[in-house]
Amino acid sequence: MPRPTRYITTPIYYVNDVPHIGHAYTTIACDVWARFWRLDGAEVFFLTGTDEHGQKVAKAAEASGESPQAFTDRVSQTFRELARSMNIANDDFIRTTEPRHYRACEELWRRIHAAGDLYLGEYGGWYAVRDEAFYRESETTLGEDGVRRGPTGAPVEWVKEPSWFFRLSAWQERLLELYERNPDFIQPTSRRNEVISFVRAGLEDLSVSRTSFAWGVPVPDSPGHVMYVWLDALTNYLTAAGFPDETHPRWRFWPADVHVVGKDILRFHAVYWPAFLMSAGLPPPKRVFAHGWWTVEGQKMSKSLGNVVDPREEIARVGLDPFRFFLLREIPFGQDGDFTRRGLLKRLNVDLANEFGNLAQRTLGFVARNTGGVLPSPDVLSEDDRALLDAAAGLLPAMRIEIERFAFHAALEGAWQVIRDANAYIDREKPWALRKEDPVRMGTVLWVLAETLRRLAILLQPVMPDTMGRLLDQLGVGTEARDFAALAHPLPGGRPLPQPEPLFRKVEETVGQGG
RNA sequence: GGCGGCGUAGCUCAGCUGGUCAGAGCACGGCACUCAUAAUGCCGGGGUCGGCGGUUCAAGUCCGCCCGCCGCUACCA
Repeated sequence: MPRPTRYITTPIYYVNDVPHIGHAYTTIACDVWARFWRLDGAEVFFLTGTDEHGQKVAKAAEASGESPQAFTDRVSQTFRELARSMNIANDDFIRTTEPRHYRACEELWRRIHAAGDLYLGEYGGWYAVRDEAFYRESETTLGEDGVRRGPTGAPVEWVKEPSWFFRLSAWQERLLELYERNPDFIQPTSRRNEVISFVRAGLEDLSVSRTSFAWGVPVPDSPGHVMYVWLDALTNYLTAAGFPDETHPRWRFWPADVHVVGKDILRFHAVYWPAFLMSAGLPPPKRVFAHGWWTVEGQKMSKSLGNVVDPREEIARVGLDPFRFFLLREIPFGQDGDFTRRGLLKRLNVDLANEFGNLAQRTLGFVARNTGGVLPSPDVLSEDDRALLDAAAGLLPAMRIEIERFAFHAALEGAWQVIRDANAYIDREKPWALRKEDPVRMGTVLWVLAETLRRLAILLQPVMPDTMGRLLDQLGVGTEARDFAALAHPLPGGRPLPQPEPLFRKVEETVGQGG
C-alpha cells in the first residue's frame, strides 16, 4: 500500500513584520499536524517561508540603507531562526525572491493570460501624497471646502496607473460551485459562511500588477509591470511543489491538503487563490483553515500598546514544549483566545507538571526504587487494568479525527482524560501497599502504568517532541519504536530502565509580573 | 444598513436532527492518601439555560418579536 501524501502550508510571513505570537501559533499548529501524520505513516510535505516583495519592503530596505535583497536576506533569516527555535520540522522554506518562485509566477501568469482572464486596464485610487498611501473611498471624507481628505487629514487626489486585471468577476459561479461541492473547503464553518456571502454579493475584477514600484516579479512581456501581492504571494504554495515542472518529485503533493491561515487573509486564500488556479487549469487546494487571533491579557495586541508577545521570551520563561502545549490546549483552533501569563503558568504547573509529569515520576520513580530499576512484566490483567489500557488505546483513533479537523484542544483533552484516569488508577491500586502484600500484582500495576505512559508519550510527540522523547527514553523505548505503528506492540517487561528525571519544571507565578 | 453568529453554574464553555440535557473543566468547600515535582484521588455545590410570546403530549433544543454582544461587508501583508 503506497503511503498517503499530505501537503500542509503556513502563510508566508511578510518580512516587514516583527515575529510575534501569531506567527508562532500558526507555525506550531501546522508543525503538530505534520508531525502527527508523519508518525501515522503518511508522507508529509510541510511548507513555510517568507513573503518578500512590495513597496513596503522596498521602502523599509531603503530606510535601513540596504538593498532590498540584502534586507530581505536578513529578515527572512529571522523567521527561519524563529522556526528553528520552535522546533519546527518543515520540509522546505520558501522565499518569494527565489528564482524558482519567479519561474512559477511567470508560468502561472502565462496560463491565466492564455485562458483569457487577464486584461490591461487602469487602477485608480485616492492617493495622499503626504502619507504616500492609497485610501478607499469610504476612508476619505469630502470637506466643506471641497477638498477630499484621507483618515489622517491629508488631502487626497484621484491617481490612476495602468494595471493588469484578473477577471475575478467571471469566477463567481464557479467559486460558489466549488464551495457547494466541497463543504469542508473553508473551515471553520462560520468562516465558510462569511466567504460565501462575500462571493454571493458579487465579485469585482482584481488589479494584479503595479507600475509604481519595481520590487516584485516582472510581468511577462509587459515592461514596467510587476505582479501585485496575491498573485505573487499565493503562488509560493505551487512553487514549492515544483511548479511548473510536473515531473518534479514534489509535484505529487499538489493540490495541497490544507492551507492554514489567519482569519485576516482567509478571503485571499478561499476566493482569489482557487480562482487563479482554476483559471490556469490547476486543481485548487483541498482545504483552507482559518484560525483565530490572540489577545494579550484581555487586550488587543498592538505595537502602540507595547504588549506584543515575543514567542522567544515566553519560550525562555517556560520552555518550548509547555509553550507549544499551551497554545494548542488553551483554545479551539478556529476561535480567538486570550494569552495570559497566568494561564500559561497554570497549564505548565498543573496540566503538565502536576498531572502528567508527576504521573510519570511517581510511576518510574517507584520502579527505580522498588524493583531494582527493572520494569516488571505483567501477570493476569484485571478489569481495572484493561479499562485503563483500553482508554489509552482508544486515543489514536480519536486523535486522528481531532487532529485532522485541527481540534487540537479536543485531542489534548482526550489525552488528559487518560492521564487523569491513570492518576486515579494508581491511587486505587496502591502499588506502595502491594509491595509487601502482593509483589506480582504490584508488578502488573506498574507495567500497566508504564504501558499507558508509553502510549501517551508516543501520541503526544507531535505537540511536545523533546519532552516526549525524554519520556520514551525513560521508558526504554528505542527511537525505532516511536511511531504510531509501534502502538500495536506492548512494552516488553523485564527491561532495566534508566534513572527517571522530572519531565517539566514548574515556574512559580511572581506577583505583579508584567509583560 | 445588509448577511451570519452568539447570549447555559462565579469564570471558560459542551449540549447534532425537540422527550435522563440541565452538563464538563477551572475556581470554591469537605474528606482521603502520603508512591510522587506538598503532587494525587473521592465527594459536594442547585444555574428562571438573555427577555416576552407562540408551536407541541413534550423546548436551552423549533417559530416570532425584543434586549445585549460579536464577525463579514475587497486590492495592508
